[in-house]
Amino acid sequence: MHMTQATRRDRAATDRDIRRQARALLVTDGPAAVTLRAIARELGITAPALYRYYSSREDLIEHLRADVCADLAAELGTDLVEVDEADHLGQVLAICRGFRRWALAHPQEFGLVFASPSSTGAHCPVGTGDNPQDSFGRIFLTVAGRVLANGLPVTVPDDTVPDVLVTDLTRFRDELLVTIAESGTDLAADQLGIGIAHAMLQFWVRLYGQVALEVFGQFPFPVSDAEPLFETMLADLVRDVGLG
Amino acid sequence: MHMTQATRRDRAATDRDIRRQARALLVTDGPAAVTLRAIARELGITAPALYRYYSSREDLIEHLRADVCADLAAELGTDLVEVDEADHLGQVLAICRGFRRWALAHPQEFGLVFASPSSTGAHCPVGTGDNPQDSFGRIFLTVAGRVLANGLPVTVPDDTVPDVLVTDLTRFRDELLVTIAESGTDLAADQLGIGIAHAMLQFWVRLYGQVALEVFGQFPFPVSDAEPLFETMLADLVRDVGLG
DNA sequence: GAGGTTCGGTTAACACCGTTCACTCGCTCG
DNA sequence: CGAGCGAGTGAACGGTGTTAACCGAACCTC
Repeated sequence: MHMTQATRRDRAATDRDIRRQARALLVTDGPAAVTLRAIARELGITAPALYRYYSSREDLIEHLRADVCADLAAELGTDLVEVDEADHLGQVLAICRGFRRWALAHPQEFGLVFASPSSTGAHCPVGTGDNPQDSFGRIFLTVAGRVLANGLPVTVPDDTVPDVLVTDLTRFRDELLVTIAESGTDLAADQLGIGIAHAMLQFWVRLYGQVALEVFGQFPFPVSDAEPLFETMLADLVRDVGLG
Repeated sequence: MHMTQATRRDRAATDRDIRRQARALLVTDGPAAVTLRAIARELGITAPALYRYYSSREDLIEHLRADVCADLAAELGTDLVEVDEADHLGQVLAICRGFRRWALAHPQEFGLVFASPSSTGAHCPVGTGDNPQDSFGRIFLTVAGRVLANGLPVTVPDDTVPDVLVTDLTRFRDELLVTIAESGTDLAADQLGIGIAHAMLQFWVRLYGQVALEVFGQFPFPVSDAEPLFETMLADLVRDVGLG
């Protein structure tokens, strides 16, 4: 019985080793280098043994994506605790800057998770727990929930969003409420209007665009130092969304 | 002599065939399927023969990127001629919608050109002609030049952009002027201020972010119809930049 | 304790990949 | 005509994902 637990623990340990090695190969040599044989070689076993843990290379990559998301969420979480609980604007800025810093420090992982056409993020529902990037989305939305909960100075009239978006944005709002409730923060439903959901969407679009452009080097001109560019964008964004 | 021309023409023809087949494999089965052996197989030759045309697979992919950019530029160009010459706002909207339409219709190519960490877009100077994505950037900036040239209603005070950005933005402005001049449009240098360059940058960030998020399915909630989402973003963008 | 089962691991093999090398063979040119 | 050139070939090397058969030790049951 306890021997069974020991072997089970062993299995989980080698599983962790597999993913750790895969991760190391990803960060050092890019996604193309994360190969089953290389992982096995580094672990002192043979490639087919990995099929006892993952049904295919793509399956392993999928789990790797989830690991990457979890790490990003953890890093953002540590960034967050260093900010004063009441400083909502500071929390938002910490998340945005942390996201950029992480993306620049881990461009391969960023490309894998946030710029992969094969990602299933669009199709499967958020919040059910089986979404690879859910752990990231949760912390992102949780912070938003905290900011929203404490009577923030964000005032967005709901009637400025077009009618065609209300159904989707309402669903988004509902998911937000669930996520925020799960994170422990209490938030009255009427404090999170459709307009705020719309603003959060715009926030994500501009943050993602700026970070992805910087990571992929797709700015339309050579940038000597991208950090001021990001900071001014962030300042504009915070102002435009009404967090000034 | 004329026989030499004939063989030269032959070589160019098979070169086109190679890239056409590579392109076909890319659009149907993704970037991983564009393999030298598959291309050769489809062309009825053997893989090593391709080395008479490209020094490596990566070299071929690079040229493929350029082809994709040229195609995108051509498609945007045809979109553009259908818009009234004097309708500057309509031209801008046509480019943005055309970019989105192309990205959604060619997600693999989009990922290859605009979301590849190995892209050299950041390091090599724009406008020298050897940049793979220059053909796209040129048409994008040319349209901007046309809009700017005809005394557009865009009014952005230059003193709103932070000091840390002026050197980079000035270089961007100068490149813009060169590109616009090359495209035939005449534009007084003082009509293109730093503030407008900054606005164009923000334009690109938000357009790219929206399109990339849609292509990669990375919106934070399931979207039933992304087109209204894009259109409202575009409307906001045009308004924020002062083109309303 | 003996026997069957489970399961992590191995070896061998298949099909495919990029790439190199030596080699044809037809065309061009002097 | 002969030399040269250059596109294309075939074989080969090392690498890949994946499958199949097998092995051996740990486990459960009797």
